[in-house]
Amino acid sequence: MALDHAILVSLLERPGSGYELARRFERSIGYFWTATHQQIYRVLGRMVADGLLLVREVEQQGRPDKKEYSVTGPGRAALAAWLHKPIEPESLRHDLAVKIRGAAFDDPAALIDEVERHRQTHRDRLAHYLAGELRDFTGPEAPAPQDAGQELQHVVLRGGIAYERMTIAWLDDVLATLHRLDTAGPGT
Amino acid sequence: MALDHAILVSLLERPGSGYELARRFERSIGYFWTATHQQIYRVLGRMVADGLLLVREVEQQGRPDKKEYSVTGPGRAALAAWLHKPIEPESLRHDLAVKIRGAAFDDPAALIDEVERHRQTHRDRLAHYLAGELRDFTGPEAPAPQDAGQELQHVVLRGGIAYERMTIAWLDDVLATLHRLDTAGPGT
DNA sequence: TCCTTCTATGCAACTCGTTGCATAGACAAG
DNA sequence: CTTGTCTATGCAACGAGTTGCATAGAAGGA
Repeated sequence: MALDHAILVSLLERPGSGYELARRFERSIGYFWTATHQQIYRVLGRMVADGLLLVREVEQQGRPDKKEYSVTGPGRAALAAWLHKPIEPESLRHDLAVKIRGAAFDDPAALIDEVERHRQTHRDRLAHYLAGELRDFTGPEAPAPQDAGQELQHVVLRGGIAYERMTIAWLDDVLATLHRLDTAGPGT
Repeated sequence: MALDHAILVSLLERPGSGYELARRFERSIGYFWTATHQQIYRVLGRMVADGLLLVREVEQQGRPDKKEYSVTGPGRAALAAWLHKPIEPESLRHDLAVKIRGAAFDDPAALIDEVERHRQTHRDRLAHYLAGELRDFTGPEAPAPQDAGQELQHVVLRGGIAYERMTIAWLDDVLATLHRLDTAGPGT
């Protein structure tokens, strides 16, 4: 049900269409939650049926019409209820860690390229986050009088930055370990 | 399909029953992959049907009989094939981050207890990982001549430790932000 | 004119994962 | 001898999420 709440938060921050939501889930919200457009459209339909959202047809020039969604009173109440209900701390799901342990039963050196590719992806994400932070929060162009919403968006972004930095450092550790095992000889 | 591979790795490290696997998924493997026993039993059944695993009935004293699973040649080959195929870097799924952004539309101070509870969970996990590291890798009782499998298990554990440390530091940041918003006044 | 790209929405089928329930052997405590 | 706990396995139903496919308006380029 967490996608519902992510959609409520995103639409409270700014109403928008399913397509726009899907793009936000590739950007800011996507730092900590992902969803495909199919998933989003289906959930939007259900939430409208449940009275949590309102739809409005919007005609556009130069592009197809869209449906703009916004949060209703009951939608806001549903979000508030969820906010006050404790949730379980997350558990990790990390494919790459499974691969690393699995490498013991194959050639560890064969994983080096894969790990380097992942590290590059995380470097790219970090650069993207840092650019966003400069643009929206810490740069000279950033809006000065930060309200609560901005402060909270910023602290979540700092979490994303910390996560990417930690991951890059760990992947460096992994690479060093794989190189060490490689030069030490596969027969060890 | 990643649960399949996590099971293959775990069974290569040591054959065992569905019940034992379920407990490993609460411990070492569970650092980076979770699964319920129902999920595990279902996948085990499918993997046996596909010829990736072998079952063996084992009689036990003092407890019910069990089925011990081990990896076949095709199972090992399936794991090797997966290891050589690139995978997409993970995307985060973090409920708590959604809550933090959502707090802008509710009372941010009401989240403080929840965040502190999460921080405590992560502190506990960190302590658990550190104890495991001391026991299995860095302590005086740890086996000295580390083979590749041990090195790889250790680097994955170091990843878990780094993740928990990063998360605790971030939650401290979140708490400081929530306190700041609280004393600055909710009307800002 | 056709092809591609971007915006925009959606169905159908499938797999993955969770929740609730059920069974059963062995042992220990009351 | 009943109750509770731990070991051990499993079904049924549901919800969450992915993949593939399909449609369509608008713009720009070959």
